[in-house]
Amino acid sequence: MPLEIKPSQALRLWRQVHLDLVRDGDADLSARQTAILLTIYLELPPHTVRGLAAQLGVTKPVITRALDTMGKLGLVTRKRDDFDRRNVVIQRTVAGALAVERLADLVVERAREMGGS
Amino acid sequence: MPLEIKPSQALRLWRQVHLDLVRDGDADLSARQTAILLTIYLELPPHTVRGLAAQLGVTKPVITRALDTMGKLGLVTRKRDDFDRRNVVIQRTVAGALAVERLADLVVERAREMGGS
DNA sequence: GGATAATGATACGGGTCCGTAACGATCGGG
DNA sequence: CCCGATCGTTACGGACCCGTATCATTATCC
Repeated sequence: MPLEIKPSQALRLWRQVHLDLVRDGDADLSARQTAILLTIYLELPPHTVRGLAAQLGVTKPVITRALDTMGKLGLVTRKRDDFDRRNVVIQRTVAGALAVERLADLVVERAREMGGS
Repeated sequence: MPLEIKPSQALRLWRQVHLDLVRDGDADLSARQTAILLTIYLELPPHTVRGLAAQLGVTKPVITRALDTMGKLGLVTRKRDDFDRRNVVIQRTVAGALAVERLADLVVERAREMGGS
């Protein structure tokens, strides 16, 4: 069964969650970083710079820079692939998993508060 | 009746919509800009710099800069208040309304594609 | 082994954003 | 009328991000 949601509900949900994210202020990820982070944590490993760049439709430096930033925040880790040492495998972290889980709870909670229309 | 959504659904929806936003590439608004834009288009006017700053929990220059950027994109307009010429009233535009409407449709469409769990 | 290809990282110039602090314009009370 | 309060904007130094181009490292193929 599909998830039914009305346009006005979608907008109010989108606004409220973004308000929460801005007010909590801890992360402040860009749209690209959010897409990268969720791809890493939702899609099956392994993840590489090239693969992520292709999925997002952006250039490789974008991914490298985003991984730098998210690495500083402790949300992901990089590790060279031992089978093909040209590749870098992006790995999940406990902090990253917690952040993703918190985002999910936030969306669920705000959705629950959305009234009828 | 509340809007029921499971954590895994929320995350997949969040990821898919962000992927679409990145791939379309036209806007690429930050979380703050998104919150500002949706507040302007969902909450009752009038909107002022000070009021938006208070709602988002950020400083006034943040709002000024965001309005500069969104003004260049044609998403909002500024106009001095004739009754109190210190105030600036933020107004909606046709392009902004269209962008908001497109975002709503995107969320609705992606939600509809979200499978059971 | 040497040429070729592929991967991720880096340099660069330009743009945006941040928070703090200062500023000009405007209103309002004494 | 003038002084303080309020509004939005701008200046500043620092940080981040973008896309293009280039680089070092590693694998592959003849």
